Amino acid sequence: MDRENTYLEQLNESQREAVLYDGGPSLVVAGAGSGKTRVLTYKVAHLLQQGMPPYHILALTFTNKAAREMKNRIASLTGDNMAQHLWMGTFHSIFYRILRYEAEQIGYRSDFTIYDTSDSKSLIKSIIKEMQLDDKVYHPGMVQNRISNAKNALMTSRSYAQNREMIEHDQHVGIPLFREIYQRYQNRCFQAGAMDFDELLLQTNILFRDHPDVLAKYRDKFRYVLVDEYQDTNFAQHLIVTRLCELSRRIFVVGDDAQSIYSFRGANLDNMLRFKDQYPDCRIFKLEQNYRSTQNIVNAANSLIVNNKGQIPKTVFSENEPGQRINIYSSYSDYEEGYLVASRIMEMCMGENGNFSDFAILYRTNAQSRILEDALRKRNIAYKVYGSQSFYQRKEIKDIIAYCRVVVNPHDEEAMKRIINYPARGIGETTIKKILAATTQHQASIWVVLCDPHRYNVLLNDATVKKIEKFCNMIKTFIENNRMLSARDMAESIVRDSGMATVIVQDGTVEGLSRQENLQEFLKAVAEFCALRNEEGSNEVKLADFLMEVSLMTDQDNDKEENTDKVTLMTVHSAKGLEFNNVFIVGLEENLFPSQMALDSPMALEEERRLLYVAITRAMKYCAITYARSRFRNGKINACEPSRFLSDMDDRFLLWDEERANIRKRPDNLSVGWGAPSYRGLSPVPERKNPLIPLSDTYEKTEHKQVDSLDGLHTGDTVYHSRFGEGEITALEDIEGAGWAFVNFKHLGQKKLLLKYAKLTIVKKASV
DNA sequence: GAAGCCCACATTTTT
DNA sequence: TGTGGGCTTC
Repeated sequence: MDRENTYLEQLNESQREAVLYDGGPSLVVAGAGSGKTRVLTYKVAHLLQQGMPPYHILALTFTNKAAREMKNRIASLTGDNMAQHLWMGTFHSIFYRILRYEAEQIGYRSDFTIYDTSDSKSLIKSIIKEMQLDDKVYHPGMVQNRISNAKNALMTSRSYAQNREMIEHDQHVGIPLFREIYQRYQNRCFQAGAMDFDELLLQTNILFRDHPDVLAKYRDKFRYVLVDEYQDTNFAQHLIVTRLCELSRRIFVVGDDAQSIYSFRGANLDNMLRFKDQYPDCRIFKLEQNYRSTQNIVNAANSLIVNNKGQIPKTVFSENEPGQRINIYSSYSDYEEGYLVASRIMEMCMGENGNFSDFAILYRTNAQSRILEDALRKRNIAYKVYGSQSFYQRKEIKDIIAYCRVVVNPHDEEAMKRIINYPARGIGETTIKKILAATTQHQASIWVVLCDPHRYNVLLNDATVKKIEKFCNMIKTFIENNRMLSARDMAESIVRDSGMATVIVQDGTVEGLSRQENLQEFLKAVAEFCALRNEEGSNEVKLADFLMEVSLMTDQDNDKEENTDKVTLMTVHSAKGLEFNNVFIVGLEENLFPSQMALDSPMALEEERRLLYVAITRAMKYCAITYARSRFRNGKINACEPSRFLSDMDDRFLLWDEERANIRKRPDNLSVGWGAPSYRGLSPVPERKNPLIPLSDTYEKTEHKQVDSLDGLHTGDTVYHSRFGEGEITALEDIEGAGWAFVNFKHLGQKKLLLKYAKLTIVKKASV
């Protein structure tokens, strides 16, 4: 009891109300930084404290990481090991677990494996090819999206084919055969004993729809259902939750409509907006006090988001210190933007603000990271980029996982294709093609055909048949051994006996070495997984168990170097749910943020706006927003206009200029342009009111003349180029009457420039 | 069957 | 710019 009182004291009034309320469906509308996770955590802890057994509680999150963290927090609140037995995890991992158990009911085998996005894509590509369709018309990415949307809307390939509206639509937009592709895709997945991510949810719905007894069982099992990030659930997820709670009506969902940023993946904000129509007797709790950010940051974010329509009315406020206004910085190019951000971070770190790890740079697209990385590196600022290439996306990791998948489920076509000739064993493309053709023709899985090619009339020469036989025997041995061995031993055996180890060790290149390390890392992860499970009481941890875990993992889930002092670089999407003392949001330009793709749709535009809202509200103490006037994109320089979102925000919370003095004093910041825009959304291009040190101007005013020929230039002179910055001339040359300069740029190294176009200015003459 | 070359291409991505 | 896919070549 004491313990309970202590933790209830840690909540504010509305938080506590939400935690204590037990009268039916609850919706917690939680503004950014208002303690959403806290409420969820305490709610679960409270339920446990009230005597509800943990295995009756289902808590659904959006990431494995969120689930893990919440579990840990609950464990430390309740102080016992009850948290371990909670059903807490992502929709996908929870229902994967349930579907494996109930596989028979829906006609699958319990060893079915998961196709990740690239597996699906690759399958779709091969289907399009098989059907001899034009992949310009049937663009694989588009097809994949469309299948995903259909599944999210619970439309199976069969119901799709029977849906007149869909058929007519497809005919109208010139993809009449889409339904055939979907059908084949579905068959092939089924034959392979594989489900893609969306299929997991679809099949769960089918399971609950067609098997009332099973549904009843899980309704009884899950007496309390909690959902985090409800604004980002799709229809399939929504329906699963609805079904489970229909009788108990003990549903507790938490979300923030202003932070819905995944509609492009089928998330449907309506699930949340219509909660009160769905449950007329529900209670709605609003968490409006933001504990994370300064007043200025909260106010600025609010002034942005009011421009959106269709929200749940709420007033997010902060009682923290007022804080600084949001700095808006403009720069002349993306390059300078990076320089500016790096300089600011350096400057702030030199001051009292301390650690690099207190800083995050957020951008709209991953492609923006490179230039920022360069700038940070030049300043010797340690950084970490999230979300670029995840551990599990690396080739060698995908290879070893593919082996694991084949051992658990040899029918898994995509995994099989991946490894059948890796390491090379002379089973080439032609052979695989023939096998696959037989596969489709006889409606048999790839493994069935491989084991007996002759029976399926695959025409192969004797040598190939031998090779396939040998391969199959290897896999059969693995499968046999897998019955006895633990996941750990099995994984090691696969690496060793498949020949992967040999191939990778032989490769003496740098990449080879890193591959070796990654494989080691993987084996270590398997070992750790086994050890952990053993500690939790499982005596024999099998490969399938590990695979189940790993198939639904992303790189977000394994932060390693957590406590190192590094600046965080990530997309705004992946920053959701995180917080940093100091946040830089870069690239606030039309066509970038908001994205070009969003411009013709008001809905999409609102989502972009929410995205910026998310970005701003990550900041606790300090926030800066930058935009560039020109940006290098798709191989050329584009002129940019500042984002409309800048003019959405109330100027009272922004600081459009100033604070430049300290940076501008630095001698080496010549490549940084400090525009002081008078922009307030009216004029499309901000004018510089006070050109403090705009580059070109500086040089003109300080009597540095532009040079466009060899006259007056000497080796050793220091010159300035508007995009490349400062550099020293290493050589001059006259080629067929045109003057060329070889310049060693400070940041970019050697470049060869045609003087006529390069518009160099002399910064300093060589002192001879 | 692997390496090399050229061309087209280019959001966001908790699962 | 940089990457990935498809094609050609050895």
